[in-house]
Parts: sequence; C-alpha cells; structure tokens
Amino acid sequence: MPELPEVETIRRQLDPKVAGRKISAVEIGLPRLIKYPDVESFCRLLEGQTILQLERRGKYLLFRLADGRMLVIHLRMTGRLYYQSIDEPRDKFTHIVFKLDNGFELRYADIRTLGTLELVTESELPRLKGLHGMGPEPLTEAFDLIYFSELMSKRKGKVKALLLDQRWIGGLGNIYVDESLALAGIHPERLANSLNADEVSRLYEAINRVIKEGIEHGGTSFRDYVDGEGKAGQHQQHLRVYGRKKQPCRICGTTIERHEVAGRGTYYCPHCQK
DNA sequence: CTTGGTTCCTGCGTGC
DNA sequence: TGCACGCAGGAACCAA
Repeated sequence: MPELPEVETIRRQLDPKVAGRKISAVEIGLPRLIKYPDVESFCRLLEGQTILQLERRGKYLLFRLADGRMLVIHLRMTGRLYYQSIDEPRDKFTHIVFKLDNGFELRYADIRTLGTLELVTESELPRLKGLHGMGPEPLTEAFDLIYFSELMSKRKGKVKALLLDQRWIGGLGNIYVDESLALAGIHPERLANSLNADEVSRLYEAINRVIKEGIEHGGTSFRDYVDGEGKAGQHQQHLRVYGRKKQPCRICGTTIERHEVAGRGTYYCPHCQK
C-alpha cells in the first residue's frame, strides 16, 4: 500500500533512469486502467515523447514530458513500477508497458488492478480532482503548525479520518496515520477539535517524523509494496503499532489492539494513546 | 457544508 | 487436503 514514503522511494530510484529517455512504444494489456484520455489517444500522444523528469505529489507519480503533458500514475493498493531490460521476463501482473529507447522498459504491474494512469496537459490538470484538490504535504513549508492547528480546531470528525483525507493533508495513508497517532500518544477515535495545543503540536511533529523515517527506510513493505528496483522497504521493522495486533507495545508492553475506525483497520496501544 | 457507506479488484489467510 | 469465505484499503461516488 504505497503512501508518500513508498512513492517517494520509487520516484528517487526511477527518476535517474527514465529522465531524458524517449518512449518508443506503449503496450496496453488492460485498457480500463487508462482513465484519461481514451486508450488510443493515450498511446498516440505518448509515443515518441521524451520524459524530462519524474516528480511526485502526495501518492501520485508525475512523469513530466517534453510537450508539456504529464503522465500521472496512482498505484493505489497494489500497483508497482519496474524499470527492466526487455530481456527480463515480465511479472505476470504486468498490464501496461512503456518501451524506452535504450532496451529497457517501464512496466506497470498491478495485482488488484485498482491503480490509475492518466495523461493530461497543464490546463487539463484540474480534471484530476484528487491531485488538483490535494492539501499540503508533510515536510513542506505549506504544512506548518499554524495550518495544522487551524485545521484540527475547525474539524469535528475523528482525527484519524481527518489525517486520511487527502484534501487536507496529502500523502498519508492507513499505515502512517496509525504510526503518527501512536508516536503522538493520541487515540485514533479522538475528535479533531478536542485536541489541546500540546496534543496538536505533538501530532504535527509525529506526522513529519514518521514520514521522514519512512522515506529514510525506503518505505514500508507490509504486503505488496516493492520499490522501483523490485526490493522491499525496511520501515516495517520500525513500525510502532501498524500490523502488530496482539503484540506488546514497544513502550509499555500493553497488547496492541485493532479496531475499525473511519472504515479502516486501526492499530493502537490502549495504554499509551489517550 | 459534513460524514458514512458502497464500489472497485484479487491474492491470501483463516476455519471447517 | 480442499474449499468457501472475507479481509486488505485509496479514492470516486452517492446518500443522508
């Protein structure tokens, strides 16, 4: 389940490999993954294009192209991107292939096929609602304590639901939300506007820290995630609560619990998180 | 405006 | 051992 740290890890690995490369051909094995424009235009507009650089916004990967267009890929749950030689056998779940001009291919593989690929011009960007309406990301200037405090104070819903909502904060998913709340010592079902100034500050610092750690560890491989080189991340070894149901809290030894919160499997320490 | 439920999708873990 | 079942969850969409 790629979140900001996983997608950033992929971006860092793939950018030096694809930047400056020309897409010589596109192969579509599963047309419904192409959400915009139609499949024929998608292929025609991409063929012959040069990739300038690979960027990221939240959980989106953005391939900036020479004609000003952007190839926008969201991996959702199980999407993977591989940069491999044409001689290497393709993963059985490979659905889209971008053939490059150097004997290598950029391969999009996806087990659950929930990922999306779109090709847009600059002026068509607002069409991509999730990308266009995304809030500031952790570790950026726009995501400062003032923004976060005001956000928390004016929202009545559960703090976990708020942290998951990409319109307010871009890039957090289920794993890093649970980890942030654990590090801050805040119960996931607390209402956002019930947090006092100290708790808001702790949560703000925790979000930035877990995202930073996640990137430094090359992402979390809980189930399906692998990086741009097909390797697992290392952050799963550092998880505080996520996926640790019935295991002891690393701080106090209390058994980690799992409940559904905001429609998501949610892990927390009932002793440390109030 | 908000929030909660449904849908998409398939490999895999669980239990009988 | 084999099989049925339900879970995993990001985001669009709809209803209340």
